[in-house]
Amino acid sequence: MKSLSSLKRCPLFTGIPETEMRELLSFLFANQRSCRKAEIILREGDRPSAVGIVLSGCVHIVQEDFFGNRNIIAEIGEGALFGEAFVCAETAHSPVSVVAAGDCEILQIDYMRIFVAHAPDGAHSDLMIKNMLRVLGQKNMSLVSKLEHITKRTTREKVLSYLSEQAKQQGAPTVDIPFNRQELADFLSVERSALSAELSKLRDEGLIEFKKNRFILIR
Amino acid sequence: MKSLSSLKRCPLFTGIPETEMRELLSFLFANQRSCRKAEIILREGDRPSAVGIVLSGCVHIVQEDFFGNRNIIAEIGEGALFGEAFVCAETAHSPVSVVAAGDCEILQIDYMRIFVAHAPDGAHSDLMIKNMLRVLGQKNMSLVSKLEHITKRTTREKVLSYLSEQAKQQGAPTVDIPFNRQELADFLSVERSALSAELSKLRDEGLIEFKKNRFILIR
DNA sequence: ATTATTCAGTTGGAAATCCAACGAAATGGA
DNA sequence: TCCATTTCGTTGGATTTCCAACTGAATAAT
Repeated sequence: MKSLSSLKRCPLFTGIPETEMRELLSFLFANQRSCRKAEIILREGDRPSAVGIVLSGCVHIVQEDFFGNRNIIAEIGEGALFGEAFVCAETAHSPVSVVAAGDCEILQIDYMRIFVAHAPDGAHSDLMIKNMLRVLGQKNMSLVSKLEHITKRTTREKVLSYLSEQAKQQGAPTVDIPFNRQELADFLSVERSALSAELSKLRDEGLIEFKKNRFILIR
Repeated sequence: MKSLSSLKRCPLFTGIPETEMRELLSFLFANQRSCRKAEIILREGDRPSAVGIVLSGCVHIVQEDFFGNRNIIAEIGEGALFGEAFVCAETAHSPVSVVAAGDCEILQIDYMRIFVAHAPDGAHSDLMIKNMLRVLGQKNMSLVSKLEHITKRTTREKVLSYLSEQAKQQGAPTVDIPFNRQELADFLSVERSALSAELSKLRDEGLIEFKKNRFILIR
C-alpha cells in the first residue's frame, strides 16, 4: 500500500502516531482504489458503505436533476473525507453522487468498526471519535458557508462572497480555486455565461484580477 | 425542572432509560431557559458554548447580511438540537444566529462533558456518542436537502421541490409547513411576492391547494 | 366594538438571469 | 506540427426575478 502520505493531513487521524497507522488501517479494513476522471465512486441512491478518504487528486459531491443540471455540493481535496455523514447517519440511500474530478486515489475504511465491543488500543477509539465529531461539525459549517454564498441575490454577490471567503481562509488576497469556470458556476448555482460576464465586469471595475484559476482581490 | 417530556423525542437521548435522564442531565450541567418570540438565543460571532435542545416552541437558525436580508438556514422544532455542530467543531465564532421563532423553552447542556476521563456509567457515553454522530450526519443531510431546493433555477421549482420533500417525509400529500409566507421565502431564498404569485399560479393550474400553512399536492 | 398591526396576494416596471450560439484561446493527442 | 476538444468570454433576446406599493383579510390589542 502506497500513496498514504496524505493521510498525515487527514483530520480523522489527527493525533495518531504515524507508526501505528498501519495497524489502525488494517483494523478498519482499509482498501485502496484508483479512479479515472469522471468515474462515479458512489452513485446517488446507492447504499453508502464506507467512509472515503482522498489520497490524491480530488472528488466532487454532486447532485444532478433529471435534465442534467449539475450541482456541485462540495469539493473534497487531498486528505479530506467523504461519505462520513451518510455512514454516521446510517442512511440507506445516498442523496448525492461522488465523482472523480480528475484521476485520483481513494482509501475506503469501515469507520464503524471503531464501535465493536472491546476494540484494541490500536483502534484509538476515543481519538477517532473526537476527530469524527470535529469533521462532521466542520462539514456542517462548510455547508452553511456554501449556503451563505448561493443565497446571495445576484451573480456578482455570489462570486464576491465566495472569493472573499477563500481569500480569508487562505489568508491572502490571491486565491487559487479548485474549479474551472463551469464547475464554479455549478458550485455557486449560476449560469456559466453570467459568471464569465460578471467576472469580466469586476475586472473592468478594478475589483479583481484573474488568470485561469488564480484570482486576486484588489484592496 | 419541567417541560422535559419532549426530551423523549430528542435523538440525542435515544436508548437512554427515562429513569436515568435526571442523573444524566445533571451530569451534563443542563439548565433550562425561556425565550420570547424574536429573542436572540445565540448571536452570530459569539462563542457557541452549549448544545441547545428545544423543549417547546421552535427556533430558527438564521443568517442576516448587513442590509437586513434574512436567510433562514434551518427550523428547529420540539425535541431537536441546535449548536451541536459548532460545539463539535470546536469553533470560536458562530457563523449563524439562533432566534426564537415563537415563545419557547430551551435546555442547554455541556455535551463535551461526555468526554471527561472516567465518566460515570450514568453518562451513557457510548450511546451519547453514537447518537450525536447520527444527529450530525442527519443534520448534514438536511443541509444537503435544503441545498437541493435552493439551487433550483426558478421559484416554481424551489417551491415544488420543497413541498414534495415535505410530503414524502410526512408520508402524505397534505403537509403543514412550519413557516409563514415570509419565512418560507427566506428559507427558499426567493422573494415573498414572487412566492405568493407562484403559489397562486400553481393553484390555478390545479397542481396544489393551500390554506394558510396547509398545502395539498394534487395527484 | 373599534382600532392597529400583521399577513397574504396582486401588479407594473426596472433589473438580472437564462439560454443558445459563436469565436478565440488553450489544451491534449496523434 | 496539426487537428480535435475543451475552456472561456461575449452578445442579444426571451424569461424571470426583484422591488415598491397597494389592497383586503385575518389577527391582536385597547
